[in-house]
Amino acid sequence: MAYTTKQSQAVLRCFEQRREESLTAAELAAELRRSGSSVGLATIYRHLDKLAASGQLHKVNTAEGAFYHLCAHTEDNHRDCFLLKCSRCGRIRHLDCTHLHDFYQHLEQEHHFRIDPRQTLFAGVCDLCNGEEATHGTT
Amino acid sequence: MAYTTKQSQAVLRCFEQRREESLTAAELAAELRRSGSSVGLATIYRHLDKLAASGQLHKVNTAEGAFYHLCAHTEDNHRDCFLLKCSRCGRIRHLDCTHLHDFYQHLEQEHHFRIDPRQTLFAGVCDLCNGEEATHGTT
DNA sequence: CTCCAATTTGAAAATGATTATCGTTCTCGA
DNA sequence: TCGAGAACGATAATCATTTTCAAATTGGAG
Repeated sequence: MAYTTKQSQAVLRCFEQRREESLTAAELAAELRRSGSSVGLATIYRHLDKLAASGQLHKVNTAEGAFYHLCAHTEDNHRDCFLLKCSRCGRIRHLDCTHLHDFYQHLEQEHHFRIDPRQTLFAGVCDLCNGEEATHGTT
Repeated sequence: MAYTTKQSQAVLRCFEQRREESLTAAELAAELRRSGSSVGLATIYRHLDKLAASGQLHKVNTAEGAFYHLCAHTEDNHRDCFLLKCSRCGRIRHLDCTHLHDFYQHLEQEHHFRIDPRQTLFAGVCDLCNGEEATHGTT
């Protein structure tokens, strides 16, 4: 029913090579082109959605477009995994810690809001970009 | 230098009437049309950006477009204000509490990531949509 | 191995939010 | 009242994503 094609293999291979690193559809297209196995954008989007639907990839929607990445965490234990998005360089970083368990529980019990940690993005400025800012500030 | 026009007044008035409620540009356009003071979309975007730049409005970028709202919190004390976004109904809700101070401090000191609470959206399902879901699940 | 129906592909058009363009209109101080 | 600067709004442009549809590919049956 679901055919295996060289395009579908190329897409998945690309993610397996980079583990948790997040990619946009355009970046993936560029990467595939670079590696000689060019795939049309429409096809890329189709595979990304299929992989996300099957749970093999995580899709995170942002104002700058969607990011896709492999993630070992399942829906259940994903409360230990946070996504940090740098508004300066645009990159998404993964962070593991249990710091927010209490807060999420508080939100759910007191405010009846059930968090989806996989769609929650902490926005801010990452260490690298923070350092650059300091440099710029000097006369 | 900055002229006062009936359009700029209408836009700001719309937000003042709804306090912290978030609006998209399209919703604002519809609201203004309804109230008889129709304003072109281009002009609406111009005023929204101007108001956001001057700090009178907060602009939150999401995958579904930008939301704008009045918010009493300044950049400094905004760590006490959270934005919850329901992935079901799309609405953004404000929540005041100091629960995350520690986490933000941890992120900054241990992981050198400086959070911007005004751009951070906690995604999930709000109480109302949660209730509806329960109804749907029944045979 | 060949055939063929079902599936996949990709170029191009459609979509939706936002921004840029550019004459026209408005505002307000001289 | 005048006029320069500012604001307006219809329209075109942009950008990520989705849809369309004819052509190419896949894999099971014969």
